[in-house]
Amino acid sequence: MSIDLETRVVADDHQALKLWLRLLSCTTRVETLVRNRLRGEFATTLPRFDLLAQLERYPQGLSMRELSQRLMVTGGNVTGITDQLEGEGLVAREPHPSDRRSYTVKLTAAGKRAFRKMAQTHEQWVIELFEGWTAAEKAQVYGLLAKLKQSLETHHE
Amino acid sequence: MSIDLETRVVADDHQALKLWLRLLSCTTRVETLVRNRLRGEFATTLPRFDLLAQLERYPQGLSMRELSQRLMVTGGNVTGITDQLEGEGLVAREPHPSDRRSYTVKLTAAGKRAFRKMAQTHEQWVIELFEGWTAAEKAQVYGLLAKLKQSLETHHE
DNA sequence: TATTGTTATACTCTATAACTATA
DNA sequence: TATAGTTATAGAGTATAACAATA
Repeated sequence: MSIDLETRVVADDHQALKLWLRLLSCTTRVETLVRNRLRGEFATTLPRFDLLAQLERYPQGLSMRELSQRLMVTGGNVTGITDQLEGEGLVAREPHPSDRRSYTVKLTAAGKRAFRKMAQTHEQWVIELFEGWTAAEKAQVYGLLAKLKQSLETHHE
Repeated sequence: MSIDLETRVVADDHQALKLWLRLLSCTTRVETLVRNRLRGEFATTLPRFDLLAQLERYPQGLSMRELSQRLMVTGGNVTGITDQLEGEGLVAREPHPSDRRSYTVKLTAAGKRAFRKMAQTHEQWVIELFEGWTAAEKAQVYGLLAKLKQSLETHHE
């Protein structure tokens, strides 16, 4: 009896590790695929795509600091990516009305066009990868990952 | 009618994208946590941990080429990691009996001890992160990810 | 000629820290 | 003194390509 119980616990524990390893390997491989396709089809990178995505979500624009927080990278990196995108005419730094230290970064018209094209293609890639999943399955995993997210907030360090 | 259908399809499509974004963000955050803890508690890195893990799975040892394939990185990287681990006495290159171009890399006794300690702690981290999940939930997501893995093989490029 | 492993090099992504200009 | 942003630099982590030794 106690042996069965113990065996089950050990099996469950390994189940968590196995799940994590598969999660990591699948996610990494999708990410690599997306990075390669972004480079091959749009001559861009994931951090650049992510920055544009944030700006599309916030049409009123974001400060460098807000971008840094939302992208979860430090300020120096945001400066570099923004410099590139501005050089290509996809985003623009506008002076902040009241705080002369700060900028408001916005998508330009060209940036909106370019991003929408990339975003549609990107979404299509993702849709195809999850083709074999039902809506219920997607919704369920989405929900379960919320629990993992919660764990991450408490186990932070 | 046709509008409802269309609406549902669009909603499902966005569902795939939302799922992927959450998958990516959760996985990245767990990975960062693991990397930081490996560095803080064991003064090591994920690629080094992964190489040791492969060697523990194959006690008879692996060639540099096999390590490269299993870790899915190119040969030069394996040379570098192996050099470090050999310098610390955790792995050893043994001459291949018949092919003098090749080595067999094995864990040393110290390497086995060090890895087992790290692996136990690592597994505990993962178990805690998935604490809120039932065995059935873990098993189900593990299974669903197999489908994603399958998609990745066919959509390779 | 092909393969194993090494070396050299470069690129992406990220962090830290010193700096400037405002607040 | 604190904050917004920039610059400079460093360090993972990875890839490519030229190379030596051996098959």
